[in-house]
Amino acid sequence: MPRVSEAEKQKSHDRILDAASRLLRESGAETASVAEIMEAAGMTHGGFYRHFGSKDEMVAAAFQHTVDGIVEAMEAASPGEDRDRERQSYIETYLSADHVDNRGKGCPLASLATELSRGGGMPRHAAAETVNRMAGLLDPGSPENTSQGLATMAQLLGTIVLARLSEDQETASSVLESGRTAVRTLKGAWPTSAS
Amino acid sequence: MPRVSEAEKQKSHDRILDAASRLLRESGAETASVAEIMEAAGMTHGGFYRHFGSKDEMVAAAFQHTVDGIVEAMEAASPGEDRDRERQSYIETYLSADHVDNRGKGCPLASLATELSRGGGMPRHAAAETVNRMAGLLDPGSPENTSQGLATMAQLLGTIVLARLSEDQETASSVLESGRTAVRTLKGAWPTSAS
DNA sequence: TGTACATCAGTGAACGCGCGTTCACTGATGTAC
DNA sequence: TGTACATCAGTGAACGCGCGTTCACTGATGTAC
Repeated sequence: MPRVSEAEKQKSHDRILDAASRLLRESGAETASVAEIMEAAGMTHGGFYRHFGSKDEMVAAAFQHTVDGIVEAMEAASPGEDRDRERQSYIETYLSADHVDNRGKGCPLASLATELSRGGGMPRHAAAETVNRMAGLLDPGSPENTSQGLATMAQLLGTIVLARLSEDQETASSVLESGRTAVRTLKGAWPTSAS
Repeated sequence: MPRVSEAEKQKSHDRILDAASRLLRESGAETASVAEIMEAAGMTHGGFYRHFGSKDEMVAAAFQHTVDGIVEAMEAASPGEDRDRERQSYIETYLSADHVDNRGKGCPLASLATELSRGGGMPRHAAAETVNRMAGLLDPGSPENTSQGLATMAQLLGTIVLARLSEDQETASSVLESGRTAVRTLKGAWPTSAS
């Protein structure tokens, strides 16, 4: 059957990234296998190395791909009221039962931060950069001091991680509700214009 | 050389749990291998199944062992001022650079929650129970409503996860500092005596 | 525009490796008398 | 208190398995003339 055109190769590449994006978040970077991801992308595992030099390289690329997709809307909104609205909407979606139930479509840091922080190289670096990027977007103040953004991100991530550990939906709801209260509280705790 | 006395077996058992407690937190439950843990406990891998029915069973037991050790001091303190002091001390230690650097001695939820929540069975159940237990200890109010305890735990856990992702110590310090401010803020946000 | 040929995306078998688990074996421990 | 014997904690080789990665191969694509 092969070879395939350049345009087809690009489509394959995107399908691999999309499949990886979902499966990495669902199963974790170590548990999700190259063969599993390639199958989900509609191919066999052998072709993988025409697209990536190693599994690690793909993990980093897929993580970045995921973050770019999520952050797009918020970065497109101009700072000010538009950005505030996007931020609020992001937080509401983040602290939802849907997010708890659907790891594969959710926050890549909530799924992968612990695992990636143990490793090194490209995946870890991509994750570390994402923290700074998200902190800036979540902080209403100047980009020089993102303390409130960092605190908000920690609260969001921690809340989802704990909610996903709940064994019944009622407990998960309590965890989410406590997260909502906390984020609201944090909002008022920092001065709007930093020194 | 074997067989060994009952007292020696108990010592072996404790050494396995201690080694597992550290290695699971350092490397993750999947990455830490049975052979590696047994070697750290001063034995070979073959004897493992005289102590545990499966790796999963040991993960759950080691997790519980770790939690019991951590929670001991706080549960020993009688509710009231003693408990408040213990809680404050726990939070300060939690949000320290030492905790960021030493996964092997740190919070087992910060190291393992994401991974254990993906699985099922005993390890997941042990982790889920720990959330309730810790929320009760971290909440200054009645045990019926641990909303503030849950929010505090999410803040603590999220802060450590993000700090461990930092690639330099300066960023890690900023993350920890934002976490301290956030936890202080949360403390004042809930009414002291619940309805 | 047509032809000859090099390229290379994707296939599927094969590789070495480490994993969790099993098992025959050893010999000190614990027990029955 | 001694003796004979069953038990079983720990050893180390072996198991089947899935992993990431490699490789010979195929044949449509892209290029040179």
